[in-house]
Amino acid sequence: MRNLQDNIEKKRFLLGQDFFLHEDVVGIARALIGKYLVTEFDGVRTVGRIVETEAYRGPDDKACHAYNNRRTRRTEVMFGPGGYAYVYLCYGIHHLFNVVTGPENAPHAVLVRALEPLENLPVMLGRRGLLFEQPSLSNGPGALSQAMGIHTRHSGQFLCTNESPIRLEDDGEFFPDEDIIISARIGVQYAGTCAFRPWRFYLKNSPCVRKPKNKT
DNA sequence: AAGAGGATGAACT
DNA sequence: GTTCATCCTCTTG
Repeated sequence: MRNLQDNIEKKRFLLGQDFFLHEDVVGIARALIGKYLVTEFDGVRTVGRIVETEAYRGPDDKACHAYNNRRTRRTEVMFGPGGYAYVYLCYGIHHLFNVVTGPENAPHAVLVRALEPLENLPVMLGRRGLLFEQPSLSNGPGALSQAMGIHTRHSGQFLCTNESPIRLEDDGEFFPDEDIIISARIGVQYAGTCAFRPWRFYLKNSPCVRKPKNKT
């Protein structure tokens, strides 16, 4: 079992923009497992470890908002270079946080779907209206965005400086393939055969990933 | 100007 | 297992 206290002590380093500029959004989604999402708004800092992601790949992925190069005010940020936030409202209620990836005009993004909460749990609980720690604190994309204070107003925010109010960090820990489960993406059945693409990644054994039986 | 529907989560039975 | 809250974005006219 992972010891969260150990992780608090570990030195973490910013993920630079280079990390997000590659064409291979599926590979980036895989690589983001175990990285840290950090937010810092008005000096209030919260941190969680990413344990579930999904890749959405620009023009040829019917599940992606930028399918067929569909370009609207909402999706515009995906057409820029990687390293920016794409946050949109889902079902009128939930703010879903994505990291744009790829070079300019490759409208790809990685949806962050679950976190293990790590720092400043009281603030995260308060944002969620919860009284004590439980999986629903950050085990889904809408929940984690709320816990981290991420809002659609942050769409377009650059993520790759140490001053960014939202950023991603790495502590150097390596996650072997055997620790990571690959599956089809959630909630995209409207996307035809694209719905079967194995572009979802999650950390085996994490109590913060919903449903798909956490073994052990 | 209006209508449809969604990359979810919570609260039910 | 089911329902539904809730509102923005996009499409259509």
